Amino acid sequence: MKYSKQRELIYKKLKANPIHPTAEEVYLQLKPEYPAISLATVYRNLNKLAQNNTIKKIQGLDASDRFDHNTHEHYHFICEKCHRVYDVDLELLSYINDNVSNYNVKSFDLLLKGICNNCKDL
Amino acid sequence: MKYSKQRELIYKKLKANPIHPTAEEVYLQLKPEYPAISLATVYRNLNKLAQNNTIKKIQGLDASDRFDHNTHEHYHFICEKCHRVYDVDLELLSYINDNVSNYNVKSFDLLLKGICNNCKDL
DNA sequence: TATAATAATGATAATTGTTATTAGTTTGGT
DNA sequence: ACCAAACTAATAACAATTATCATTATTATA
Repeated sequence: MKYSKQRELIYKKLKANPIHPTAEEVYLQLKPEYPAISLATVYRNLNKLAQNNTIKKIQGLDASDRFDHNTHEHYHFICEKCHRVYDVDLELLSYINDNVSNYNVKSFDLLLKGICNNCKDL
Repeated sequence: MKYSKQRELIYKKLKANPIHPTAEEVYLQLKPEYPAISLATVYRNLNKLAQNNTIKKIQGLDASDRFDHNTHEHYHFICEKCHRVYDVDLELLSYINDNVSNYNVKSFDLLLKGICNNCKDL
């Protein structure tokens, strides 16, 4: 994989970002400091980094794919009101390995939904 | 919810179908015996039945939403080659309840990916 | 250092999956 | 039978993503 300034900026932006942004959110945040950047480039590079396991792609939480620089084992909770995404620390890998034997599981994800504490009293 | 012939047919088709079809697959299977049916009607009714908990909507496995008439606890494994979807029996509910305390989890899903036995030698 | 090969880019068109709209039809309670 | 509500088919609209393409940047090699 060749170096590109754009990819470096995209990755840095993601690392600085705890909100598990969508490609478009990364794009919009990058635009002010690098106005020439293209949305397609952001999509391309986030997906490429995810293939590399440099970052993680979160699919199925809501309509858009989201990205996470944190590749350690953890899962995500999305608030159905405010759509904020939170990290959930949970050990599932061994549980899945021990209990799913009849399939050759290469990857899996756990997606949690509900109402977050910020929203519960609104 | 008022009765409609179309919804009955859609539900019957899903019940007869172990492959966790997408809305479009249900539509295509229904078309020959009910040519007037519309794709939008299939979407509408599958979503409505899922809201009722009559069926279950599986999101995040691949690009399309899939539907499952089986509402008992189980999860899904998708083959990354043939895109077939398999049932995975697993008890996770109590594990999640016991281990995720800081979020008010209303629903969750576990999505598994890999290569199925049919495809592993191809 | 010049050059060639390759992989990246920005801009935008195209595609895909899904939902909304609309005008008209079916249903069930009175 | 009448009426309002819920339904329908068809299709337009929409949002998210990917593909295309001409150009530019990066890397390897002569």
